[in-house]
Amino acid sequence: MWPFTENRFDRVVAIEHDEQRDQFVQYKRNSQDIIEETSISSKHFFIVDTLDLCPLGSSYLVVELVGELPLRYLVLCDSYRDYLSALREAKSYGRAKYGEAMSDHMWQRSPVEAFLMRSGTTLFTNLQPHELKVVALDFEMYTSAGKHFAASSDPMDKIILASLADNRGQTYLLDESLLGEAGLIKEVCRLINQNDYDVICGHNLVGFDLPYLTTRAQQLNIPLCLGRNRSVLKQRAITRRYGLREAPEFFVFGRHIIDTLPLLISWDITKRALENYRLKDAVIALGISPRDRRDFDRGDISQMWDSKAADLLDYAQADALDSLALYSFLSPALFFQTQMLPLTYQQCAATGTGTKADLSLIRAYLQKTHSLPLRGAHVLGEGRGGLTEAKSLGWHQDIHKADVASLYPSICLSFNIKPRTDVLNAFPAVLKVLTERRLEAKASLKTLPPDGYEFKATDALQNSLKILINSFYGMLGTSGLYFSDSEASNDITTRGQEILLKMVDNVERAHGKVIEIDTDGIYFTLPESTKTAHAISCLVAEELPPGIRVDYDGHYDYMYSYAPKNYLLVKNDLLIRKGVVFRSRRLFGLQNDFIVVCVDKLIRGDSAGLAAYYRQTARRIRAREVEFDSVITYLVVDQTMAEYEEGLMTQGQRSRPLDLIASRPDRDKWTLRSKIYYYHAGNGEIKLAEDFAKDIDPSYYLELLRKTAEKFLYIFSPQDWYRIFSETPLSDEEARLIRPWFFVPRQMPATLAEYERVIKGDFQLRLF
DNA sequence: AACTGTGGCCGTGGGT
DNA sequence: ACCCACGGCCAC
Repeated sequence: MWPFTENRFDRVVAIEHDEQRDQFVQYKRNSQDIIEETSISSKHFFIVDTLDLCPLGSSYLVVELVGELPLRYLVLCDSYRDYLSALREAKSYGRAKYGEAMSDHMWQRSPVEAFLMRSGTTLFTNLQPHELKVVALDFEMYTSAGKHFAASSDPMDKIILASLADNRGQTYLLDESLLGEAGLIKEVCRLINQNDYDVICGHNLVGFDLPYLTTRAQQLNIPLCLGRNRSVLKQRAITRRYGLREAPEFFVFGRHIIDTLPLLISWDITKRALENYRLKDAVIALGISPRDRRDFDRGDISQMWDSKAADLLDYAQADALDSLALYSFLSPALFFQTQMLPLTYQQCAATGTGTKADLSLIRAYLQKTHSLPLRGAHVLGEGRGGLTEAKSLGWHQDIHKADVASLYPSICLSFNIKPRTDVLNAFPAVLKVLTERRLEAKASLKTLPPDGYEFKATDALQNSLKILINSFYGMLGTSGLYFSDSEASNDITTRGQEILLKMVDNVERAHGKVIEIDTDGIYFTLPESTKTAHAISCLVAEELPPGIRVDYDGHYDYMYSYAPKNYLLVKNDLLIRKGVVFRSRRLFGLQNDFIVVCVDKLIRGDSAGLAAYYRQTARRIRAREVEFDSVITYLVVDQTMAEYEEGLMTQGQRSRPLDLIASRPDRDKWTLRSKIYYYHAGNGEIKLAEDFAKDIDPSYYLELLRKTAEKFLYIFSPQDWYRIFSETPLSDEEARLIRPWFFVPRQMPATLAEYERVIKGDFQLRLF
């Protein structure tokens, strides 16, 4: 089973360390949906690299680990008290000996993680995601008049509603006007304990609801007994980065706290499907909203409360149901990672992927009582990455895409690349098992009905495996992990570059034209379009090293290549945009529209329509006949006003949008990670979007339009480009004669620099 | 305290 | 007018 673990701890939903009794408590959800509790005694340990760091005394046992790696002295402690004092001692010796680098000479995790590591168990074995008992929690606060946000320190800002929804179909709505605020808080605790939930989830739970609840409970002097052993909600003040802000970490004994907001943000980093991360917008965008709901501004809540509007109750209930839906959508990958790793569910959500790969290697070593490498010892200098090149700019037709399946993991396995410290060959062994598991999951996907529950779960499993597998490469180049090795990392990328170049060579030898390459994939055209997908992938894969598999990854009708990592694809009249130039969040509506229209006209060969569109847009800008969305952009607030003003003094770095809000009385409206929407008004001034009065600066937006048109530099000859994208009238007849190069293939004669000179009006060029 | 990586384009704001 | 460093956002 290695590196996975035996199922000794079947259906365990939580393991905690009870500090008072110094015992590990295990909660198991049996097949009757009842929780069984077991206490287990276990010793505590950490590992150091020299006897100098080991404490003296009879309550400690120093075990020398096998093998030649430097972290070799395991300090085993009889009790938690002994462990804490031993650790303190070791750290103080360590600081004296190594200074700042002290922590690189130790290995230490929390008691529960160390316990999972040593016992070789994980949570959630033989459970499915839906078997966990989950409650979504949402509070509505009363905001006193004139304020934008509730402040828990303000006695007027009380909790007025608590809404709970669980995944067994129960909902609860607690009303302050009936229960009183203290009664409401107590009832929340009672319900959580009575129903004995494994997971407490919510949207921005850690950033808002829990801090708020804690403060209100303190003021009302109510203990928040949410733990399975009736212990109170604990808060660790230090803080992990929560989005951009620092938030405390919360713990409930025996339960996991899962906040859907950070999960949603990380999900969207790759998917780019969301406009914002508000709960109701997200569930609608994802198509998982449990039911239709009336929509209104959060600012109205207090007003509705004052007027006792019944809608508010619906609203609050819907929030909890939405949170639960979002949790169900986002959490399965996390669930399956928890099945594989010596981490709790909650820790799994907060831990980076590199650490997870590292931990799985450390577990393999400790299971053989083998010594460990020092932390970050083999990372130096800058790493080398993937190969990227836009080999042929402009329009192309009938494009193929091929890529290597799991390039870096395949290279690791094929060329036996691993960290030099990995004497037990755990890196390839773990990687191999994970890869095989993923292939199994992917294979069984094909046999499952795509709408069913099992399909979703299996898909989540293979996806979480993919993330873990990929992080084995990323781990190597990271300082601060135990099995990192930048030399191995560079070996992998070098091989990757060689493989990509060989693929390019294969296409060119078949008289194909390579358009764009990036890391593990290649876009190209071939002389004949009749080849099958299989034949094409074989062609690309010729003479590649064994173990490297090339997949045919699609056919596109058109492709426009502008720059490395920046291109457009058209398939069945569907436009796919890649790169910051064509799909940045920061694009103005004006630019988005231009890109879409431009491609559409080009595909239809409608040069006259394109010229007309450009002139019309320019005319509207001059006349200030613009839509709000066309001219608005934003800046994400990434520092507090105080930090900004501090920065102004020390570095003098100005930001016009921040200047704009700095002097406003309502400047607290913009919090960290919120956006300042603004537009360009006359004389180089910017103004807030909320003050929009169509008083835009035409020169700014004309320049913007021109710059956007420049992204389509390679569509016409330079002279024609200048005639199409110009405000100078051009008759339809003349425009019709201008054909995109794509329809009239010519030699690509110009360099980017030559184009630019032409566009800037230098007609002295002897290009043609 | 905790942390997966590199490659790339572009706008901004400061400097000369 | 040009250069440059930096941060934001994106591809893989």
